[in-house]
Amino acid sequence: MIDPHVLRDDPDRLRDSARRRGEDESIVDTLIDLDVAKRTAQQAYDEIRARQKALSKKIGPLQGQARKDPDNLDTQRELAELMSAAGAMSDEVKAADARAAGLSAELNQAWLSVSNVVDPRSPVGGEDDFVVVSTHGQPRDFNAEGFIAKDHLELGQLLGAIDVERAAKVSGSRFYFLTGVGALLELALLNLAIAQATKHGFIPVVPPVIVNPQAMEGTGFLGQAADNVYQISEEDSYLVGTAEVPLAAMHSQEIIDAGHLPLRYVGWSTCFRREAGSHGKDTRGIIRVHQFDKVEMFVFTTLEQADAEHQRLLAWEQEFMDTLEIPYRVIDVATGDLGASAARKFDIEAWIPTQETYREVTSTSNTTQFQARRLGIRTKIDGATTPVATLNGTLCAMPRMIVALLENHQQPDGSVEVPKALRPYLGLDLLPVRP
RNA sequence: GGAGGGAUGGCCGAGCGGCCGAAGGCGACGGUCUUGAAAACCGUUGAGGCGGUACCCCCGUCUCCGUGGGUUCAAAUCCCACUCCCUCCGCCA
Repeated sequence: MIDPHVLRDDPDRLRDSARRRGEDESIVDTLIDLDVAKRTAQQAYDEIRARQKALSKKIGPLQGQARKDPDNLDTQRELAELMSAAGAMSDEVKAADARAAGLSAELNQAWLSVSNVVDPRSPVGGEDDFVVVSTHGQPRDFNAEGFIAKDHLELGQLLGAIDVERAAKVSGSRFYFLTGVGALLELALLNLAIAQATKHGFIPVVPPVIVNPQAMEGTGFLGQAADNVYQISEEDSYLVGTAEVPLAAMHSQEIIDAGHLPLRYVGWSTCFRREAGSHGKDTRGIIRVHQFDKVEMFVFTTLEQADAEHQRLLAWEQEFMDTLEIPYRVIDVATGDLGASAARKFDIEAWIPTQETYREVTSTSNTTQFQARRLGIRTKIDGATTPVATLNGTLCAMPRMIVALLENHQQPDGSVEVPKALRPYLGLDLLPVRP
């Protein structure tokens, strides 16, 4: 949700944002019409309701009088007149109320379909129009080392770490078993990530992964992204695609003490994604799966601080990549690829040797006040209550991080060297090939 | 799954159908006192919409007492449904 005042004061900002996103800007005119109609109806209701209340207020005392002096016909008549006038007004009030409520619901519905106003710095365009911000680390030259890199699935099988065939038997395509060192690797990554986050003051959280429609709607995942959401129809609830959802909704309808901001959480949760519309993409291995675990940072802060916090989240993501000694680049995601709630988004893409390209492993978004408005999360600044800003950033999405780790640190025989920082958490310097 | 109890402002907690956006307390904020602080005393203190020509202030008005319906001239208060929480019993990670 966007500040409704923008609609009245500067509707061109909304049109401009929609255009940059490649979305239909005619929604702005619909909103303006609905906004005017709703306010008019609301004023009509307020006015008639005020008259009704004034009238009703007179009835009580008059009834008292009538009881004390039952023979006074003037009082009786006056009372009867008031009652019938108020009775007639009652229907009018109900009608006016229904009109205003209907328009208000319609307006809200329209607002929900509007994506966040993009940051003017976000590059305009589609998925491929990102801007490379920086590149870090040096991809290995496997030719120079004298061997051909194996892909993560082959490595995973050699190590006894990844089993997709049996997962297909049990669950279908895009599922996997992590076994042996694969399972240990996930746990080690989890602990390393949580250790880094808590070191920086994040509060660790294990959130629920089944949420109600308000949480899903509030975080902006029931719009264009709805296709990718698993719905539990019997329960009218959803499986989350990221811990961002429960972490954001955790403080919905609350006023957070300004002294507690920035409020930083690091959540660990399973994530569920239908991956509808991605048939044929990344079908090999565990790059694109229906279920995975992820360590996610989530921050509540002020709008003024949001941009600086976004940079910090990116820096923490980079710190994690650096720790794991994986080459990567940072991209500024283009407007058409932001999703409904983000104003600006940076992705970290890890170098994947066998694909000879960079692939997304983490992502951080500044959703400004978009989610906070929908979820009713506010704070008090100088006596005024105002929506907070929310931001999120991936610290470690397990399957993709494991892919990057295996491929980048592999040895000629298929064993994998463990980055130093991970060794204490794993208890191994090398993932050995299974005999 | 069965039985009972509850949901009110930042928190606790009262509330007869009209005088209730709501007593009282706590907390917070401002002030008096004090070298400073504490204590004591005085005062202020919910959110949101719309309008009064503009952000804040101020004024008016409407909405909000778990959610949604209903009864009534009038609902925090009466009725119905739902959700959540608590206690007890049963079942079970």
